[in-house]
Amino acid sequence: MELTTAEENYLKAIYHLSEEGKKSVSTNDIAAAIQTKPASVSDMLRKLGEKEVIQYRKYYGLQITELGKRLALQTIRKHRLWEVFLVDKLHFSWDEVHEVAEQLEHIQSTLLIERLDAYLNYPKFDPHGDPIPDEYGDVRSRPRIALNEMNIDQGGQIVAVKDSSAAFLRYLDKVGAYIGARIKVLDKVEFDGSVEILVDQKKTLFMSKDVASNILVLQS
Amino acid sequence: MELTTAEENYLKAIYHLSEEGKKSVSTNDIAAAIQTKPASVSDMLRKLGEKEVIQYRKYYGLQITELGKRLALQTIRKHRLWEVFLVDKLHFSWDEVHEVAEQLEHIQSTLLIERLDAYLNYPKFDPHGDPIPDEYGDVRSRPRIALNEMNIDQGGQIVAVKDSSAAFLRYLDKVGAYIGARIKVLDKVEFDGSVEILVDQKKTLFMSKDVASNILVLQS
DNA sequence: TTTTTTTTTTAGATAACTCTAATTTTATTT
DNA sequence: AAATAAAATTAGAGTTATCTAAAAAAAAAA
Repeated sequence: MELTTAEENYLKAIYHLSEEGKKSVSTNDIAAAIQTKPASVSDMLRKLGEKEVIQYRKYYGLQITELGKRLALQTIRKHRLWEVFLVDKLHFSWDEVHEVAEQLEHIQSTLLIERLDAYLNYPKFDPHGDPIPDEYGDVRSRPRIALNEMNIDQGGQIVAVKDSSAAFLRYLDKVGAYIGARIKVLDKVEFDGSVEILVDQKKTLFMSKDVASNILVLQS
Repeated sequence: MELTTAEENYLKAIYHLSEEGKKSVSTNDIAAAIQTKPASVSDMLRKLGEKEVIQYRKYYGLQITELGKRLALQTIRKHRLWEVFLVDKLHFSWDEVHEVAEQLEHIQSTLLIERLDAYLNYPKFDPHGDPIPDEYGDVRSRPRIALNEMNIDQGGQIVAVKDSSAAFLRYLDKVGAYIGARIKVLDKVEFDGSVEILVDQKKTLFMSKDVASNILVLQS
């Protein structure tokens, strides 16, 4: 079964939305995620339904099938492996990789991905801390918590971000909060949900709830 | 100026045909090179003419413009850099790289190509021995001669192949005639144009004119 | 429970690229 | 130079993916 580049992008978006939102994914959500119009989404949903990567009943909703999940995870695997390549080997910064990986993920060649995986030493996480599915689509994700939901005096390690826009990643780089950084919550302001953290046992950092809620921490 | 993937492929084919054939490139030639129908070529020539990458007068012929040459060389540069990557880093054999490089060459990102070039140590030739244009499209190609045109007792080094089909490359690999091999012409048969050569001072090899004419040698 | 609003889908167009079949132009023969 | 063959182009249609505008269905509000 072969998907076009556009179909892959839709399916990937649907997969991501199904994972996070839990409840059913709406046409509007997909349109927003993929920067297109709802009319185009309706069209594509019909096609994806025919290809049986989603179960689709119009006006009612959709559900991603097992086949769909497998294919989506394959694309996600490719995307994340390429991100590792770009950062580890070509010294891209983590806020520059997304756009290019978005193109590279559609290159068709199983041999290429196998070899790339080996070349990168079978990485388990991408530069943003997101897990890389194996070739069968299995993901071992560590349990993570949003920074703003941690309690005072709790510590952990930054392992991922929710918002991976270039602007946000640049901001994090600037203030010194990188993936892998060891942190500890020093204080929380109930009023606005902002937090104060200690980074790498030396630097104190103040963050709005908005920022903190986009940072995922592996508790220790 | 932006070209689509299809336009890039046509332009690349036109560039290659203009280089080798010397005289004007025909619609049929392009169709054959790109595995499509003459009707599709006519359509595309009109478009490429409008974009001023070729000068095109229908029924008369076409000529690639300076702009067209520059863009074609950029694509060729990308293709050959990726081939080096696949062979040097991912251990592809030289007969497996073409199809994948054909896809990778269309990835859009100047930063990516700059970094890739640096990562590969600014290679000057691809795995088939073909020169890699620099970012301005300059090519320093060494003067080369087809193996069947060499004289008896002349020596040299295999630096490229004309026919880079997987079948041909596999054949060469099998008989032990690789890029970089040092060879010497032992004998030539006038009757059918076949040649006998010594490879790496140890192995004797007999080749039809057909094969020999597809092997390019840097004379020494 | 109507009415209104929001969401979703269809209808109809457009753009890029491809094809087959028909036509036109150029080249080759006789 | 006329007839024939070859090459190139246009006409018309199909595919994929997109859009705007209109219609239909579902959800929310009065």
